[in-house]
Parts: sequence; C-alpha cells; structure tokens
Amino acid sequence: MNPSRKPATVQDVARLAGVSAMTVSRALNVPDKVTPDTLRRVREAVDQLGYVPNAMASGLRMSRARMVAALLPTLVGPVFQELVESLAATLGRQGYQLLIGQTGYDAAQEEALVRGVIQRRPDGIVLVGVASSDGVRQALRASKIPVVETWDLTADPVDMVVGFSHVAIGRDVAAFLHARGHRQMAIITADDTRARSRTQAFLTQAQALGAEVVERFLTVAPSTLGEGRRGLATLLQSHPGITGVFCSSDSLALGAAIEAQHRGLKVPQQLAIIGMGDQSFARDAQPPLTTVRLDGTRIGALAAELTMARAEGRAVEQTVVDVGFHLVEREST
Amino acid sequence: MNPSRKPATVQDVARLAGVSAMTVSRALNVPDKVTPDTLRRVREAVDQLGYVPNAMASGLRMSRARMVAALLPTLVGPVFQELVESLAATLGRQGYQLLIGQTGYDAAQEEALVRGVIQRRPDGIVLVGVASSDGVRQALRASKIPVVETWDLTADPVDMVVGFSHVAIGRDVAAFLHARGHRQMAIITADDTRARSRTQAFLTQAQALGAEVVERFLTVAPSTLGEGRRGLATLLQSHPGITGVFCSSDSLALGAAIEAQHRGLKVPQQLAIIGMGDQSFARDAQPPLTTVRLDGTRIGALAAELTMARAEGRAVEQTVVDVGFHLVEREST
DNA sequence: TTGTAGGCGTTATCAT
DNA sequence: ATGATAACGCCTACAA
Repeated sequence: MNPSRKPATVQDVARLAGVSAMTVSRALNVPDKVTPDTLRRVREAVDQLGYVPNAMASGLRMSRARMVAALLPTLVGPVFQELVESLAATLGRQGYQLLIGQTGYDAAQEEALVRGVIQRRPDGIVLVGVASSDGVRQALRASKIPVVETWDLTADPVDMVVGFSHVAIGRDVAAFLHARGHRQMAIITADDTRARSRTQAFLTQAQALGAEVVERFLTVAPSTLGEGRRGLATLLQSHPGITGVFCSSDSLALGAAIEAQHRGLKVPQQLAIIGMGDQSFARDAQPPLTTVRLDGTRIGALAAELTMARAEGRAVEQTVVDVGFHLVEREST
Repeated sequence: MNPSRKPATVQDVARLAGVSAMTVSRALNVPDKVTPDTLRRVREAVDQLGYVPNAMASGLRMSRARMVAALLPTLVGPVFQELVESLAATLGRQGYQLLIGQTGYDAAQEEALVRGVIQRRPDGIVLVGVASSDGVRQALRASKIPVVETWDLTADPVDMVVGFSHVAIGRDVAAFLHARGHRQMAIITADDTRARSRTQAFLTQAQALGAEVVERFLTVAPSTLGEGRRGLATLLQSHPGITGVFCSSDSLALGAAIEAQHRGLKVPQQLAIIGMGDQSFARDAQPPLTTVRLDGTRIGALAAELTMARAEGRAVEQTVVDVGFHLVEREST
C-alpha cells in the first residue's frame, strides 16, 4: 500500500500494471473484456496501491451518482424507521447509497435542503411524508430528477407516489369504533397535513354514523407516550363519557392505555383504544393494541425500486401505488 | 427556465450573462470579487436558466465532497436516533450532507459498505456503535479519511472517538442496585460487543459486592418491549427471588415493567427495574423509569464538529472524548 | 484485446 | 475585475 499523500488513481494502477488507464477501468468494470493475465496484473496493482475508485469522478463522467436522497421531517420517532431502513437496504443491494436530509418543520430550511440535494444530482429523491411547499415542488420538477412522494397519496404528485389514503384510515377507524358500539369517541393526534385529513375524515364519518360526541386533542410535534397520557387525561377531564379513542400513533395509544389503567379504567371494557403504525410494541403492550398497520417496509422497497428503475431508464408501469393499510384488531378495543 | 434535456452549466450561464465561466463561478462563490453589475447579470442568467451547480464536478475539482458518511448497525430502534438526528442537523447547518449506511450485523456486508462509502471520498466517516472488523479498520485507515467512532470508548481507535464507558455503566448500575439493598439481581440485555462489556462489568461488580444470585437473559437482536416482557417472564420462572433487574434499553425496561405489573408484582416495591437510554417515554412510563441517560445529541454534534474540523484542516485538540453518562433515578427503583 | 483522445462541470492559477 | 488554460479522475468512442 502506497503511504503517499494522495489516493491512487487509475493512472497509478495502470503504470504499475504496465497497461493503460482504460485497461484498468475495463478490468475493474468489465472483467471479461480483458485477458486473464492482464486482469491478474491489474488486480495485483490495485491491491498493492490500495486503489479505491473515485465515485465523484465516475459519477461526473457517467452522469450517474448511484445515490438516492431521502428527505424526511425527522429521524426521531418510530414512524418512518421501517421505511428508511427498507429504502437503504433495497438501494444498498443494488450498490446505491442513501443520502438523508431532515426537513424539520421549517419551510425555508426545507428549500435550502432540497437545493443542496439537487446539486448532488442523485438518481432519485424520495420524499417521506413531506408536504412539499410550492417552491420545493417547482425546484424538484425543474431538476428532472425522479421523485417519489411517500406515506400519502397526493392529488397532484410531483412525479411518482407510494402511499396510502389517510382519509380512508380516518373513515374506517370511525366506522370500526361505531360498529363496536361506541357513540362518544375522541381522537388524539399530531397536527401535520396528513393528520388533518385523517382527523377530518374521522369526524365526518363519526357524525354521519350518528356518534354523539367527538372531541379532538392535538399533541405538540412529537407523538410520544407522554403526549398520549396527557392527551387522554385532558380528554377525560372535559368528556368523561368517552368510550373510544383513536390515537395517531402507537406511542400515543400506549400512553393513553397506561394513563387509563393508572386511573383504574379497564381497557377495553371502559375505554377502547386504537393506535396507528403497528409498531412492534403494539402487539406486546398490555392489553395488546388494536392498530392500523402501515407497511413502511413495502413503501420503502417500492420507492427504491421506482427510483432505480427510472435511473436505469427502465419503464415504470405504475407511478401511483396505493399500498393500503390494515386494521389489526387486538385486545384494546 | 430552459426546458432542454440536460441541466444548465456554468458555461451556459456565462454565455447568457456575457461573461466567462470563471466569472460565473466567482459570482456564485465569492460575490465580493465581482462587480455589482456583473453579479446582477450572472444572477439573472442563473435564475433564467434554473442553473444548479453540479456538486460532483466541484467535489472532484476541489477534492471535497462536503458530505459525511454515518455507518450504523440499524436505523430501527430508538437507540441511535438522537445521535443521527443531531449529526444531520449539525452538519446541515454548515452545508454538509449526510450519507447513511446500515451495516446490519453481517461483517462481509459491512466491508462492502465501507468500501462503497470510501469511494465517495466523504469528508468524514462516523461509525455509530460499530465494532469494526479488522478489514474495515484497515480500509478506513488506508483511506486517510477522518473517522469518528462513537457510542463507546475503544482501546485502539481508528482515529477519533466520542463515547462513554460501557464498563463504567455496568459497574455503576450494579453498585446502585446493591446500595438499594438488592442481593439477587438479573440483567436483560442485547448481545453485541458493547453489551458484553457492560454485562461483564455488571456481573463482576455485583459479585465483588456480595450480591447472591445474578442471572442473565440475552435477547435476540432488537431490544423491544416484547423481549423485555418475555425476558422477565423467563427470569422469574427460574429465579423468582430476583429483586432488581438491569435492562440494556428503556424498551426492554418498559416491557419488564409491564410484565411485572401484569403478574401482580409491584414496581419498585417487589421488583426494581432500571433501563438505559433515557428515551422520552422513560419519564412518562408508569412508574417512571430509572435509567442510564446517554447523550446521543451531544455525541452526534461532537462527531460532526470533529469531522468538519478535520476536513477544513483545523486542528483537533482532543481526539478522544468521553461524554459520560448519568444515572437518572426515578420511581422504578 | 488494448490504447488514444477527449470531455463530463468545476475551479486554481496565472495572465491581462 | 475578468479571462484563458489546465486539471481533478474517470469512461465513451473510436482507432489500432
């Protein structure tokens, strides 16, 4: 291994192997187009010099970064983990890498981030649960980079979409609780765009079915167990007659369950609780939580496949994919 | 905005603004070295063409990717979230971007991943809780890229380290439980390298203090609430006399607490439980969990600062940083 | 099978 | 203050 200052280049390898730079490139990328003997010499030279190809150079030359960017509101919280994990895994298997950007909740910062990402010319941009501002949408469209919006089904996608209907979730959960005999329901929920569609659909459906009282409690940004506890406590204070609560995450639901039990309320006999996400702990909670299963893993894998397909010029048959959701009934309802 | 196929380049902007490519570059990067009038014309041309600089080209030219890579075992689970979030945020503030790689638990895959990352010539590589194999360590050293290992204090760091002592944690927790009068302790823990040092230290210290029985229960890979429940159930079966349990994560601890309560055991009166991580839910659990606070946010920020300092040629005074930990006593002990 | 020439888009350097 | 030239490291196209 050469201990010199700068990393070795194809030229260095070529010199040492007694061939041209092109032959080195070929030996590395299309080994069959090179004599076995040449191949061996090149490989030896590579090992000896500790040569590692420079991805910026090849990316520039080929106009392909072999990299996909994912933009998400936050990495904290269990909501998007499966998605990002599966995105990274699926991409990694094909030799793509994953660039992560946190948009936070600041629109200006989000625009800056998107611009920064576009500068890298990634093969694709995956927006995770992002309600992109107009400036962002425009910048993305202009970039001509394949874009996959996820975690929702927007009416007017930038490019491709993989998600599910939050309206359908709100509607189905209200119907489910009503069918179980609940007439006084409440919702404990985050307050982003998607949460608002869900909540609206939940309210509308509950009313349509004749549920008597519906109360909403909005949590501050992160959906934590603590917010669930406090949310339920607040709700019970003003509406002690509530018998069914829809929580916009399993963390909130677990918190609500803990708070209910702490107050001596039996779940589900006196209070039914339904969560969302089907995190691993939902099944193991006491009681096991009824929840809305969202297949983050599938969404991530699909998003990865779509961007790679586009990057490689393969035709993409379906640019809008509804992966749906699944109401998992356990013992909290 | 030019609707043509390929993105605009400095050349295009230069042509439209009636200046040279160099002037465009200067106008964009060192605006003061350019006439106000020129600046204006360049900016107009940029807007008109929707020009976005190509980071691969500039990275190649300047040998600086303005990118840092983070390698972690998994994105799933609450353990490393704070760290990654703070890493991304700190880097983002200085215009750096974050590349994410999941090493999983497969050494071969990890090596491939590291090689892939090195090809991008990032300004730094942050290893999150990674016990790098020898091949990996060698590849990293040879790359001359600044490396920060985190979440532990290794004896022989590749380069820089920001972490805390797992041995000290194991020791302190055993001492803590002993001081509270516990003589039959157990540990429910994951089984990676760091967990093993912790466990060993816990056992050693407990014995040294004369605790009578110590049982260990190893969970499979992910530290979930369910594992905590099952772990405690198993432990109680063989050793019903246990009065204190150290769990290697708050999720495990919460699971243990739920299981204990489900069996009618009072926490902490009949069973003391201590977790690790001080996740947000630890404070809000019932009872609130005693836990070992780890400052992932600080570790992430420090790791980011160190890599950027190195990348920018600034001197790094301290290459080994022990951020310590903090035993937070709540009501589960 | 292998090599030569040239360019991907940007910026440092050295003129002017 | 601005421009011409060259080079960063790689790979496509063409030639031998």
